[in-house]
Amino acid sequence: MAASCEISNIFSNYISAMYQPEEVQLPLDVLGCPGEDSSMGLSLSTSQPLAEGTDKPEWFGELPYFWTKVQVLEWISYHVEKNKYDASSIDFSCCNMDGRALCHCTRDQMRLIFGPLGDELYDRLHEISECPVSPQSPGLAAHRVRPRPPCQSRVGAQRKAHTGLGSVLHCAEQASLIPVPRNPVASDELSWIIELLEKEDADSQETSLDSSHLELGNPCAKDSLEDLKPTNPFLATDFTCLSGAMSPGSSDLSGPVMSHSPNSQDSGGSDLDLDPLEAKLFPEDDFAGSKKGDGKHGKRKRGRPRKLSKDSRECLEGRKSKHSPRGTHLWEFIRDILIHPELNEGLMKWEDRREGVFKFLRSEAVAQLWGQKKKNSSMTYEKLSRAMR
DNA sequence: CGCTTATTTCCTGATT
DNA sequence: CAATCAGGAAATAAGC
Repeated sequence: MAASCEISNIFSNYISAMYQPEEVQLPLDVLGCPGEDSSMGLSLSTSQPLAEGTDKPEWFGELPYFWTKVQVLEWISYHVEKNKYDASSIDFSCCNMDGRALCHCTRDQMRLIFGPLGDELYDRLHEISECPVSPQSPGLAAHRVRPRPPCQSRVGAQRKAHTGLGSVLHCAEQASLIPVPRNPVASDELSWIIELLEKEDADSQETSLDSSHLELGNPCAKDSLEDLKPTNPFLATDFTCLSGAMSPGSSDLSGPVMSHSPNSQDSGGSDLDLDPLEAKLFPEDDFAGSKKGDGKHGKRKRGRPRKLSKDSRECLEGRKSKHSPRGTHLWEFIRDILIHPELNEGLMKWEDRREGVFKFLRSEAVAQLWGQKKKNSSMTYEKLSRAMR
């Protein structure tokens, strides 16, 4: 459907626009690494670029020579931002190189590619090369957040209702280099998701909640997994690190990432399988809690007030205790889900990473997760999709 | 405190 | 005709 494509476009544009000022504009081709480095995609950054200071980018502890293309791009992006350099003058078509190639660049070549920033990059590169593992970041390895998501250049969504209905949300976001979420804020989403997933995982093992809802067997999920895992050397650690290092509270990612089912209707189907899932994913805490109005009395819930219904009334009672911290944006939520398919377990998957097309395998579940995250029990895919658009 | 941003919600119209 | 889908517009919390 043409319309659905719009969603993606809007979504992508929105994202790119958001980071336009400081982000580097990369051609899709550069960003979307063909097959191999699935990690290629740059993740959408959250609020702050690289936190200047404490948080070190993931490439930090790695020898430049071994950087992947993604890491190279991140590194470039990092310096672009750090130097407030106008990335528009960089010839990114020449940046599609891995660390090895980068290390072979001469100062002149760097200048050619990066302009005035070339010298800086050249110097930094060689500094790092000489002192591979930064002394200041002993724990870096553990910290690397390795989301090399695909989503960086375009985000698209393809939804397929359980009903078999399918539409594609295609995002034609102009490629824009988006800093990787190595900062705490971004990580929040992940940690949140990870937490939920872990919970779910644990539960499912106990309850033997048939992983059906997780759809691990789902080819799609598999795809994503294979897509990222293998190529991403950090993944294993990353997750651990993420869940450990990231601010826990900030993001509670619930398990299944997104599934796409447009409306609640479509959710009808998902709901069914969702409930149990949710229950597992968001056991006692969030889900249940959010269900009946979380926190925040006094303050109104975000958005246009809903027509009151018995349910809503109940729900509204104790809703929303805290406002969602900055960084918990919808696009980040989606990004994180896509970035870590192995965690979303069948909620969403990339259809065509390069094109920025992704599919909601279980839209309603995703919406529920989003709602949980935002402490809005009434979230539906319909609303989620609207927000995306 | 006003403005902006990012949703959230409702509603309508088009398409399937 | 019903279901699905997309977009407009209003409303609001949160951030600046």
